[in-house]
Amino acid sequence: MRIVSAPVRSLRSDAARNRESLLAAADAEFAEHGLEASVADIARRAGVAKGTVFRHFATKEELIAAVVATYVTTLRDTARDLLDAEEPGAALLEFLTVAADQRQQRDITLLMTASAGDSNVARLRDELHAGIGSLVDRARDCGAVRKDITGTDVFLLMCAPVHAVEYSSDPSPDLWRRYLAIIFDGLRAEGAHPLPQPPPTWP
Amino acid sequence: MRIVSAPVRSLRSDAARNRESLLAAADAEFAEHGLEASVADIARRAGVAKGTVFRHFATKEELIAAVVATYVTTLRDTARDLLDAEEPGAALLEFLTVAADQRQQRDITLLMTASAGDSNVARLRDELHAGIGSLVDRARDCGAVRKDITGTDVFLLMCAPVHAVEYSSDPSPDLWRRYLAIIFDGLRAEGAHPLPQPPPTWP
Amino acid sequence: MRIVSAPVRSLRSDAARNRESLLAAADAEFAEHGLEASVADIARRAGVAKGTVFRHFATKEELIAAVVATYVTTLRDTARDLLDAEEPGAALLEFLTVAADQRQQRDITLLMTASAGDSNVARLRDELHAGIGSLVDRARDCGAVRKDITGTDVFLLMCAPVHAVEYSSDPSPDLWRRYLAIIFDGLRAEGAHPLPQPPPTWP
Amino acid sequence: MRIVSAPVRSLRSDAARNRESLLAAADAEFAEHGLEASVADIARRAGVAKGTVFRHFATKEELIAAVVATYVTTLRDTARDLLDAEEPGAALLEFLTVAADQRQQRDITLLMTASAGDSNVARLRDELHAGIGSLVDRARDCGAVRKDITGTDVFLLMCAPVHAVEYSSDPSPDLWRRYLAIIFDGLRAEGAHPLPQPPPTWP
DNA sequence: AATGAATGAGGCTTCATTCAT
DNA sequence: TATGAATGAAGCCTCATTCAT
Repeated sequence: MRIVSAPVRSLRSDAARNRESLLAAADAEFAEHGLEASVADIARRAGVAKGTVFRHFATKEELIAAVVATYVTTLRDTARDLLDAEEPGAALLEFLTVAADQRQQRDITLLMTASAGDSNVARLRDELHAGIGSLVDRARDCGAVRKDITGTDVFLLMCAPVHAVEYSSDPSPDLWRRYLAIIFDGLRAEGAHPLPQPPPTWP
Repeated sequence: MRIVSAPVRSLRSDAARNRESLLAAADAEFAEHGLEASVADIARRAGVAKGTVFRHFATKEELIAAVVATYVTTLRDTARDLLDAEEPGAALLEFLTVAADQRQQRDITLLMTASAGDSNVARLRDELHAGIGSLVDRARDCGAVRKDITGTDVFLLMCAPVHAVEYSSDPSPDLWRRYLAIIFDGLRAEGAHPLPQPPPTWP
Repeated sequence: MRIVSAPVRSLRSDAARNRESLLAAADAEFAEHGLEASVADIARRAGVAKGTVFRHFATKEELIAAVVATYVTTLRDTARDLLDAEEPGAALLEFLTVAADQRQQRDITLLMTASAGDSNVARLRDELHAGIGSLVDRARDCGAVRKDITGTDVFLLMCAPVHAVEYSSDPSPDLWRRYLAIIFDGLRAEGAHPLPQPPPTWP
Repeated sequence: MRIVSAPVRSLRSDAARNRESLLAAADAEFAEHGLEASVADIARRAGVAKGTVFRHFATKEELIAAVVATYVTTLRDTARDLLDAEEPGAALLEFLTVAADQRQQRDITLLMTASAGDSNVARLRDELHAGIGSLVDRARDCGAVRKDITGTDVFLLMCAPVHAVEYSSDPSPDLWRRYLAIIFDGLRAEGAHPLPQPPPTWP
């Protein structure tokens, strides 16, 4: 067994480092300027030439999808990990907290909408949806949330706390926790009023 | 009164009609394509030349702000009207229903963010905020909503039901009512848990 | 009848002048650099901004097709005019002379290939083909060209004299006449040998 | 003879094989996409990395010239071989047939124009020109072609049959033989009309 | 006051070429 | 020597805005 493998890896690690830089830069630029962030600015921020962006991501769309994929992957993994938690209600709240915290730093709604057509993102989103569904099922079974709530409901409400805060011009960094608490109170069994519409179906 | 005034008036009414056409066209185009809707398309839809857009609105930003202003004005008036309602709790729910219904048809979050710097929009928003504050005060006073909720909270949560629905790929037209009901349940006094963060201050 | 029509026309004449400048500039640039001539260079040569090119021609392809159309139109008209000539053989030779002379100044083979998909160019080409067909029919009927020649043959050979000259590095300006004469000798009835392949059909 | 030579040799033969692969790939790509064929596609088709292309050919121009050289070399050799043929007229026709057949498969006009400045191609072209000159001299001496024709004339007309066919949208594979026959009839002594221009001089 | 032609900056993407490994 | 990642110039096209008519 020789150390020859080291240089081979280093070649790739250069490219991998650039890829990471690009994802980070894209993440930051999209956070600051939305989808209109230019590829040129992303490249500059990543410290690479414009052409390098397209070596890693064939189109801007693909770059957006790659950024989104990192977020959705993290969320999916979080949901899966929490399936082993002892208290289903606390697990669901924890998931929503992590989800909002992540999104607090970056509003990925736009990005997610833009990459709806990406098959990888679609798969990850389905997996995330499934994970949330399981969390909700467990929480519902033990009475931690109201009976008439589905995983899809929670999936759709996941980002609400952050969106609420976005309307504020200069919010305190943890303000979203306030709105998560309010919305979670709305999900609880106690004091629940009948809902006027049936839950949506997952496509 | 001279005859000259006749053509002047007709010109003015022409201009006024153009302005209305432009606002309607801009509203529709922004609804379909978001902020990227082009001035050229808006002009075409309004049936006027591109140059005419800029005679009425010096920049695209100003046009966006004008569209936003129509929405915020309507909401402000709705809030004010509901101050005379007999049941404060029902009045607040009605306001949130109207707000969500209006936004259901047009996602103006983007527009609103884009026109945050417009002084007219800022004024209208402040007035809307004040109206919501009064609605909430009345509802809180009679126990229809929890004690620890402020008008600013409701202002920020106002759009949450619509945003939740936006994540859905093919929502039923009234799905937002489901999420408004859930969130409103979270605002009720009944079954409220303590909130982890203090309410935000209005700038 | 008022002179009001004058200013209206002048508006258009400004645009029309730009359109003509653009066609001339494009013609020249394509002649010098082939299809790789850049839109920016064409705009510069025409003395207009880049954006103006796209106001007149939505895509570069459309511009190419417009240039080609001017040539094909001229040729079609030439063919039609010569249908009234007294001597069919001389008329056909005259047509080929005009065709080669026009192409001597600009090699439009590439352009024509590039704009094969343009419907206007296709129509003009069909009309040109029909005109050449009539010229050839008349010439054949009076024995000026060999019996086994069709209009499509002449259409395809039309550019051969110019192409031959293009291989020469520094040809005299009228050298193409030499090759037209040789090829036309090949089209004559006198001394014709049987042809190994049937004539092509027009699509 | 040392063992070291083995890897060295194998490296060389590898390089030679790569060179051949590249020429074949370039030939095919240029045939399919013209001069715009990308170096990346050529490398991929040859099964080597992009960098390897530039190890063998310093620039894309050089690669084009190398492809052209293979064609011109073949033609030159064909011309030289046919100098020993018994029937000068048939030999000239055979040469033109081979030339057109070769070009039928690949349109190298563009390539040839692009590599006009390459000294190797220039030398080969001169040798080809000389060979054609000898073929024409012999044919002229025995009356197989008209008196006023030179080798340069035939050199320039060599590609005409193929070019004629290129205008056709869907030609039969042997259509060029028809136009070669017509043009060759124009080169014959019988029925020749005086030519309006003197023959070109070879640079 | 309206028109629509012109402007030109800026966006995404391609590609020949260079260079570190 | 081969690789393929990186470069950056250049290309086509869009669009908010200006201006002559």
